[in-house]
Amino acid sequence: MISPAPKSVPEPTLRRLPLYHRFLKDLAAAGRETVSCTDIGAVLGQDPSQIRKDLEAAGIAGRPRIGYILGDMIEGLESFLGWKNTTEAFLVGAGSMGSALLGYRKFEQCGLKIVAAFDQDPDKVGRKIHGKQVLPLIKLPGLARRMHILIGIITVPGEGAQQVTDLMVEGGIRAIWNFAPVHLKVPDAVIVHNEDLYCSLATLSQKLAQTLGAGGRPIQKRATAAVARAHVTA
Amino acid sequence: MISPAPKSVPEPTLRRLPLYHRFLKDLAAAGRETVSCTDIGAVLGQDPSQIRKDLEAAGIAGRPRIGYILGDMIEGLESFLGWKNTTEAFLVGAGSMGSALLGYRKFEQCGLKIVAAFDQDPDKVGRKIHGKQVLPLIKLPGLARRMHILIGIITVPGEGAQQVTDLMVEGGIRAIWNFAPVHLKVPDAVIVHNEDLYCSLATLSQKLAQTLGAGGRPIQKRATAAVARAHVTA
DNA sequence: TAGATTGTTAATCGATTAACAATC
DNA sequence: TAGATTGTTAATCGATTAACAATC
Repeated sequence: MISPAPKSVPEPTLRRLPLYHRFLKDLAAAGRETVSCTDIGAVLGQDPSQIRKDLEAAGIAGRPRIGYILGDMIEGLESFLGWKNTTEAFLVGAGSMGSALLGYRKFEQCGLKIVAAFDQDPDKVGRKIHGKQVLPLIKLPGLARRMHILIGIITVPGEGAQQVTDLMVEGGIRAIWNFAPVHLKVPDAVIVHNEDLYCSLATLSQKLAQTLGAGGRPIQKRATAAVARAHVTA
Repeated sequence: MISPAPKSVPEPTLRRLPLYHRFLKDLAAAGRETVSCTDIGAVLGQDPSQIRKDLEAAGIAGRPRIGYILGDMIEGLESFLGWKNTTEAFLVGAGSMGSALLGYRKFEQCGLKIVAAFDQDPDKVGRKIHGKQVLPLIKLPGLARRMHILIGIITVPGEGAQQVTDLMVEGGIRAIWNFAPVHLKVPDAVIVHNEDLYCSLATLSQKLAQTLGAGGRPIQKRATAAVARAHVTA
């Protein structure tokens, strides 16, 4: 063996750590000082063993019989998740989804600062959304390079996504958070993280279909008229 | 053995099926009539074996030497994913994320029809967003029951999410698509599908940190001034 | 026929769960 | 001390990947 193995943290673990963090903040706010994995698991509905494994992966240690010290744990999670230092990001697509993300102030507490938005539409360029400038798309590669931007967020409709991707890659962006329902082609050095709501929806409806099973009510009465009525009496 | 095993489809498979569907539609539009798993895998960057397994799980059969017939495959996917019949849904939280989702017309092609929005804010109630009425939150349980609504979408800030959940459960909703960054407490019979962007972001930043590794540029120059300049010359 | 591709079974890999000794 | 909880190893489970016979 040459190197001591990079010890990459499993993705499921990574997705759970912020969940723990959130719960711990609540506990801390309520004045608690220690927690056990059993406590966390009971509330979050997860196996205590798994939580111990996750925390170990994040380099957080507890004390037998005591549990974990809340303060240390929160600290540990934040520094492991990289929430202590900020990475700047560009967002492309100042539509409704883009605007929503620009308004998520808590991203900054998670180390992500969206510093500018871009759009092709001249009507949108020049405006400010949640305090962030909307710039012409064509300026992205140059600015990204100059500012050493590493993260790009894509919230354009599917059709434009590949073109935006190419501009991001040209600008030296290394990680793309893709909200467009398209498979993006990128060089190996660039990471794509897809947030594909249609794929997500597929799992939701199938889970629903499964729990409804044979006992369910397969055909749904269309009662759209009821909505109109409800509005009148609102 | 009593029953022939429910044969539940693995979630990763479920998430991939819409990806295949999308690619196949493109191919069909381009006039192709058959595909092999190798073709799909090459474009989507996935193992052909896995694709074969996924299609088998969806009950889609091909022909040795020929591959799969595009038309059959698209048909098969759509009916397996339940995209042929529509399920009506309520959305709560007419903020920016809620508005974005209300504007996603393609949800309807995936069997999801958002028939009404709800909000607690009197300023929002009574308005229409993307053609959908915004109703007072308090009306949700009654209407949901009357209309036999099975799916609820939560796009309120974290603080209000549990209260909204309780109303949905009261209204007989069986599946919740939760965009609020909170762990929701629900009875066993209700499914929660979390779309937690903060958890998702955690995996993105960690993947980035890993690829940058030691060779990366850890400290990012703050060049916010450059954005302002770019705007001036826009 | 020969060759490509499916269908299907086996091997591998990784994550979750269980078990239990160490320990404060 | 006794008991609760971690740390850590082992067992289980499930998904991915590989292999190969069946087949058009």
